[in-house]
Amino acid sequence: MKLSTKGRYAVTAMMDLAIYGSAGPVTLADISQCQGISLSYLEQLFAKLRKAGLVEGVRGPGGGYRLARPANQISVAQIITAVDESVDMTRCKGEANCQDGESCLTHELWMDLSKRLYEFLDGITLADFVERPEVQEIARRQSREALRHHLLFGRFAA
Amino acid sequence: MKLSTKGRYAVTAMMDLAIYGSAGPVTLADISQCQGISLSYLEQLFAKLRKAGLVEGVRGPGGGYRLARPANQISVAQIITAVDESVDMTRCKGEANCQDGESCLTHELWMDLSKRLYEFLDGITLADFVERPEVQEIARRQSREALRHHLLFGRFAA
DNA sequence: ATATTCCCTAGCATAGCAGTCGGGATTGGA
DNA sequence: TCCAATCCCGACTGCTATGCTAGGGAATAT
Repeated sequence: MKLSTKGRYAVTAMMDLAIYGSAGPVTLADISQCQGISLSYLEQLFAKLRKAGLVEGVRGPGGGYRLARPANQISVAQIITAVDESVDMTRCKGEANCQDGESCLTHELWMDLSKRLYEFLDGITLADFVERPEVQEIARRQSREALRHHLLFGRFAA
Repeated sequence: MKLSTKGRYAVTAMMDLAIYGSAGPVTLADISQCQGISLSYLEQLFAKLRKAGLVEGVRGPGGGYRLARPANQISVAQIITAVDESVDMTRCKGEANCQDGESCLTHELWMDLSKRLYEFLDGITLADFVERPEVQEIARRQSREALRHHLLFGRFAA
């Protein structure tokens, strides 16, 4: 497990999907503009998120991305590992017999720590963020505006 | 906050200090050999750890590094932030007024998440690892060997 | 049809990682 | 007093991953 700015990009983008996704798919162009991330870079990140089964894309006008599962079934740990593929384990793993044939104890301890960290991040889902009152407030405002936008442009006008 | 292999090196090295440090300072050469990390690279890491006040060096023969504080007062978060200095905040921070003048909500949420993560890692101290029975066992064996080593080389022979 | 969106591949500049080298300064022990 | 073991410091280097650009597809609402 690794945690860098790349993971942050993915997590914040997924938060966007979770928050604003109630009114239909969210385009990468929107996220790009809002978060200041390059569009093509976002596309590459979302390719990984899609391969990991976390999002699904909707093509064509009015398309975008939406969560592949309910927000309470997508954890932060899943997002980070999907994007930050890093299984570069310790080098001194079995064969190195430092300390009189005993394999390095600290590696065991590190494995334990990283496991704990993963479990912690796996316990935090996107829903934990979306369900907050202030987020709900903004999301409602956003969807009202989205609806007005649709009406202005005749999206729903039969 | 960031978490990469660099931070892992630092944390595992600090574990070594906490475990084997009871019998005097631990040399970087030992850690280097045990963990398979380059000596000079370790020196650079420990320079940062020392500047952060987490360890103190003892020069001369028989020297090495020891923890600057008791192990239960050194958290994993402190070690990682000491070594992984990364305060590269979000780019769209106040001035970007996406979504109708409202600053990006997801940044707030990310800040909250990283704060939670820090608090989690700050709650885990080196002592949590040292105090385990199996670690205690090995540490005792190690110190017996260290003592024998001292006697063999006449360290304590008046 | 056409514009909009996702999708894919290739390349590219830069920064940071991990390491090397070469030298100090300090200090315990012979 | 000298030597060897340590910590300390700075500069340099190859390599990888990051973040980004460019350029093209394929699907699909209108």
